Amino acid sequence: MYRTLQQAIQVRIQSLLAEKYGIELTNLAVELPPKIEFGEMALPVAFELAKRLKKAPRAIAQELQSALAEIPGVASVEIAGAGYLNLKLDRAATAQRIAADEHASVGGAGFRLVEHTSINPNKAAHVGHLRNAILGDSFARMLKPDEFKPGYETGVQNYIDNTGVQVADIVVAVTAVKGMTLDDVRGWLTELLETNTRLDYACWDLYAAVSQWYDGDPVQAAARKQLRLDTLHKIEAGGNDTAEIAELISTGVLRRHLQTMERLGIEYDFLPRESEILHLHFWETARQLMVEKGVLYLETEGKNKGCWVMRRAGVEATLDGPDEDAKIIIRSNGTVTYVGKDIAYHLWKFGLLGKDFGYAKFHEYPTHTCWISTMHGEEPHPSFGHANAIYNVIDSRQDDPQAQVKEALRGMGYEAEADRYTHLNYAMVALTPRCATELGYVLSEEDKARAFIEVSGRKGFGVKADDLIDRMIVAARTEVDARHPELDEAERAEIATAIGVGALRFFTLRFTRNTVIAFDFQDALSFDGETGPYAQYAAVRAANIFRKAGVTAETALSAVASLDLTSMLAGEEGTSVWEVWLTASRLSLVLEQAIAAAEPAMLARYAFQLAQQFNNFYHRHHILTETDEARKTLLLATAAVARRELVRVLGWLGITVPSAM
RNA sequence: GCACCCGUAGCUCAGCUGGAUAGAGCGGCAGCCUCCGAAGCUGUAGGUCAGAAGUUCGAAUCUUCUCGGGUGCACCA
Repeated sequence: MYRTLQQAIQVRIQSLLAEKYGIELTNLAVELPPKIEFGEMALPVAFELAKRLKKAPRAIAQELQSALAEIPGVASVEIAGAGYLNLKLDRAATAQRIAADEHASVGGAGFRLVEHTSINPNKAAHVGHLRNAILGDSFARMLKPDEFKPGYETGVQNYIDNTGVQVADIVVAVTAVKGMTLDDVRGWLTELLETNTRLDYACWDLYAAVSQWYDGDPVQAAARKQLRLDTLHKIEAGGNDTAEIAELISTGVLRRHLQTMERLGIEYDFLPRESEILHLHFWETARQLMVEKGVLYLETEGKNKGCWVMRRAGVEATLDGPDEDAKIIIRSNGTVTYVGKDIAYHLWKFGLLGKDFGYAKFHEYPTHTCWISTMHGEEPHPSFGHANAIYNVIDSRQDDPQAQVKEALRGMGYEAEADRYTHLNYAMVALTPRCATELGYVLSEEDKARAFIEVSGRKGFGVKADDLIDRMIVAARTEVDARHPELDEAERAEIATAIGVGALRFFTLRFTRNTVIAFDFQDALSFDGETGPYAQYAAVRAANIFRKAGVTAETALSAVASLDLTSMLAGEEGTSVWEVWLTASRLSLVLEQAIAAAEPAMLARYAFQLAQQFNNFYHRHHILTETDEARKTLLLATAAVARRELVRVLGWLGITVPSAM
């Protein structure tokens, strides 16, 4: 609703400026004043115009004042400070529109493809992967159509590098280190299933072990590295026992990853695999296109002689001599690099490759199917390679290769696609020295002094996702058991899960993307203050009021339509109620900003603010004992509005509100 | 060496595309459960926004430099 009024004011001011001064301002700030006494909207526009009009800001503000006061919904306009235009809204009318759920529409045309998680299927997921998946899942929820917004048609995919070196490493671990054959591996996997042992956990240790093994014997080092390479090539080629082992293990680990993520409410629509990108020859098609468009060329001299290269992103082309800084796409031995394959893959995403995967059903979620890429798929099937905009949730350490892929699109003339290519990057998750010590790692004095320590799959150093989720839920369960002994086992478990998952997701999302998270159990397991449970608790309290009052939130909201709210929202007392409405009304504005910035943290912050606002209100105004019927109706509606928007924001963050806490 | 990111209260972080007296949470101190659930609320202390110069009506925010921390820069994926 705030956004709706803001838009109306922007439109009015712009036409006013055009007719009065013949000026066009595209970026017109309408801000939230620092204090409610200044009103609900502040316009610094007079400062902006002062120089261009060669007039004092206050004089300009005075000229605009009266016209602004005529806008429906605006109660008064005051000039403050050196020339701020402060608007006060018609609280009663605005509240009634909010109660009726009038709000700006968020959404648009075009298919959006969000890619996240993308964990190498060779070991268990850890905290770093959780940040990726939670960010991506939350962002997809922000985009998708739901009861609040038309949104955008959105597909969620999880890219699986099932033919990479990391999978090769695990195959080496199983075959060379453990000496297993294909049949042994089959038996091993069956045994793990029957004993309910997590395959990804077993691989976690194997991966650390094989990393040690490569360098363990100086005499054997070269041979072992060669074995690794040979294994990789057999996996890429397919149709042999080694590839079959890779397929069995990587698919098994992938299924584990899906289970882990499903615990957090994270689901996927499609799992494109590297093996199909290879076998369907995406790259060969892309190479032809790149050569035709002139972005890929054969270097004939210099250090890259014999390679096919392209200009590096952000670097001007050299006029004479070889471009020594160029990015190698095809090596002199004719094989393609990772970036080359990634370019092919991204041409597919935008529907520019002229090829598609085969699709097969892989996993059934309660409400939809998750598909996986195959050579020859089932019919009918959905298709994902026709995106208008893409969002790649990938660690900031991949900034350069991502920029290179985007540069390739630009070089091929796909400017519009490059503009709608968002690398949704984020800083890594590390561990605090304290947390590392707690996990049993011995740190050097130098490491102890660091702010954080990087996790390492190769060293087997890190916090596994399932372990963390387990601990979060156990911690929540302890509290729930103490507070609600009267509830049955199943309900307590359900509540503890909602709280544990909510705490974890919120903890991950409250940091903005470019902040390095130094993970610590003590911080993550906190349920007080700026946390998920704090926001959930506010929503639960609001729900309790309706249960005890014997009315529904819906009737409370529709009842305010026939009330005269003017005096009840005025004065200091009224303002403390009105502030809840004002904060609630900013929902669509905040969502819009969070989508534009691709920053779910903005929603997490907002959820906390709204919960805080509600808790303040809850303590100050006693709803159930209110004797004035009209006032009671307003207070109930206030709780209803706060809860409604709280449930919505939390929903976009993938956090559910439990039945009790 | 080059590129990018970061430096804000004791700690962890916000600060919305330059706006009003820089805000939260945690921790500290002092309070609030015969009152809709205290996973809550109230009050209080705590800042040279790393440092310097510049741009302008106005800078934590933009530019340049310095210091400190991080990441990336393979004929790896």
